[in-house]
Amino acid sequence: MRPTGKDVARRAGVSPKTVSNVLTGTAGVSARTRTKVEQAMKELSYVPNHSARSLRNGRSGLIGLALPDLSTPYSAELAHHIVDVAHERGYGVQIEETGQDPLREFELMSQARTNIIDGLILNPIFLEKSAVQVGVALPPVVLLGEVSQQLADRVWVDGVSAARDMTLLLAARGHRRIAVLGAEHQRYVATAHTRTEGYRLALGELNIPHDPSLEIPCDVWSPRGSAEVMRSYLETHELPDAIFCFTDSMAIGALSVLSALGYRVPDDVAVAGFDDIADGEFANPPLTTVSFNRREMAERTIEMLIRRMADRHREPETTTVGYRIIERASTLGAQRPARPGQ
Amino acid sequence: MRPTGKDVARRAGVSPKTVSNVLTGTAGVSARTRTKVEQAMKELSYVPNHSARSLRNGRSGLIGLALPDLSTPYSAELAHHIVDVAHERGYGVQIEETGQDPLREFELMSQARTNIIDGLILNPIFLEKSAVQVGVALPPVVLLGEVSQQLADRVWVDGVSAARDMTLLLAARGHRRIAVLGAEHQRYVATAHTRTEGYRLALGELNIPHDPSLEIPCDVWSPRGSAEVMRSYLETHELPDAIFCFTDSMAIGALSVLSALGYRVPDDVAVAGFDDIADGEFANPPLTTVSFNRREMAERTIEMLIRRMADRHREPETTTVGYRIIERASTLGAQRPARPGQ
DNA sequence: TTGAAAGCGTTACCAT
DNA sequence: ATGGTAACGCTTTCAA
Repeated sequence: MRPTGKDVARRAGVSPKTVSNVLTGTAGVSARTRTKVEQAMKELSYVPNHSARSLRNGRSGLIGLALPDLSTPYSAELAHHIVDVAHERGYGVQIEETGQDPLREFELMSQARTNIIDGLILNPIFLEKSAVQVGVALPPVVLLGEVSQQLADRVWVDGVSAARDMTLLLAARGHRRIAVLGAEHQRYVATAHTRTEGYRLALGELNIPHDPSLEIPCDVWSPRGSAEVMRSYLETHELPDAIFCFTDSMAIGALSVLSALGYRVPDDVAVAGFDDIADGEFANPPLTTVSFNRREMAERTIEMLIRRMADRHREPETTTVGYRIIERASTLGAQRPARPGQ
Repeated sequence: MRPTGKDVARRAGVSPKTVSNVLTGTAGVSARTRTKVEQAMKELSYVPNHSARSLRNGRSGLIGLALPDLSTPYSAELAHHIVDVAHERGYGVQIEETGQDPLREFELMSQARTNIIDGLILNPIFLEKSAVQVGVALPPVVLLGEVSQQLADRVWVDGVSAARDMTLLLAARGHRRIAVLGAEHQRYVATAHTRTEGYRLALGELNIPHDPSLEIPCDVWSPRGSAEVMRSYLETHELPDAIFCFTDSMAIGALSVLSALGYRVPDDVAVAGFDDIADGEFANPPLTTVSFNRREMAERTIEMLIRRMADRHREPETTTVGYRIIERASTLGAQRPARPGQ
């Protein structure tokens, strides 16, 4: 049987309350008593019972992290930093996956998990159906990503602005027929929406006529999903000058197909991504992308959640994490002049 | 204030015990009572208090998953499946990261986390210093990966055999000067040890003389770490016929450097990996690798852990997950004849 | 089938 | 500075 605080108290010749005081540091404890108690703890290799503690003070010390799919590099890198920062702040992290399931997002937002986790970090995919829209009482939650709502705290990268910048960059490299992969389509996906908006904004500024056939939708934002879409797209469409993929994962899939079909990047077509996942730098060719500091994002998120847990009635806030474009070989090196007459 | 079981009982006109019975299904409850109670629960949107439950029955319903680095594709994919299978079995997953830190591995193995988690899945990197070696009382734990010990349950892929097979395959493609990247070196790293062993085994069978300069150590098993090592290696060594990287991540780094230096894969040099991470298929060229079923690994692991949690005194077991080699373009296509005279 | 009471291990309140 | 007592919300005896 594992020793309890009572056992420690008995051995140290004090009351259970004193043991608790030593542990929590709430009330003052004399140096002698403290030493005695700590000695006893060590001898019994005492570990406080987490459940009892949680029950008593109403906090579990755990936060939930809900991501669409942990196995994607972007989510994995984010989770890595969230876990790290949370630990620094004394919190454990319980992982949840929402898949592509709006219902699951909703469940998590409902109070159901209360008392397992003290707060939730949620990276939703769908907006309309998402629980964020519903006027239910929220648990302490911070939303991650391009969700446009004002009901909950949020940390995001300005996808409109970043997509606009990337499009302008590709244009500056001489490209006119700039395609986007992952474009807005039927189902409302926040990330697709904002980035498509930024893309269109840039085209407008550049006076490049809008060509719907260059907005390529992609249901599954993975290398495989992207590869399938690109392969069939290229069977029926002319090769664009540049392909701006809304995630690096999609860009990697696109690079794979382009290479398999014998196209050279960036000579025949430029490719850019978004997210700056670790593998992008080691793609072949290395990938131009929108980069932002994942660690900073994690820190801001955890800090915001801790503030929210402390006061559930604060006004919702939005934190914007900065970005910068990193240009690598996938758009560089074969700078073609702007085609005359277009 | 959140409603308790007592509140539900009052509203339904029954005792708290009956509410508990409805919830757990331990004792029989008449259909009418059950309906009444469930109605009351719904009206109050009652959610059982997890801490109280854990305190009472001594189980938290959480298992810990400790990985070296969640942001690597291999770990991320594994975590994805573990989380998924654990949920199916009714468990939540708390993530821990051990970094490259043997001490952290030890801490986790100590009883410290008891009562937060019911059991632990640990993917250790170091063997000698790892807590597994110490004769301390273990929490319910399943070790993941190529750790050679008999003190705890374990799920692994036979790295010796797989590395041997891959080496034989490369030889069958006509390669003689087969290098390995990630070779055993100074610090004892279990995965490096077993795979190097399999490699040497194959060379022995093939009567290929052992050339230490073809065993390339690599401290950081990431694309970046591998790229750095390969770059400096190639400055002072002749290009091998084939490079067998002990992980796909390292292979991706190697491909990147080889391509940057103007070498063609597989024409100038064949490259193979290990793990079959998702991006390997979309690498340029697609990567030959050792594949194994991650989902199956997760299932075996969770099942083993559940058994261990049920009976802490069972004899430790080892489960071996099968593998198969998937040959893709990085070793295929430019099949050179065995060089005469070697 | 249901109810009453006890107790899981901890901490808060109130004394001393 | 320290100790006693009660309470957190649940489940498990034991009785009815």
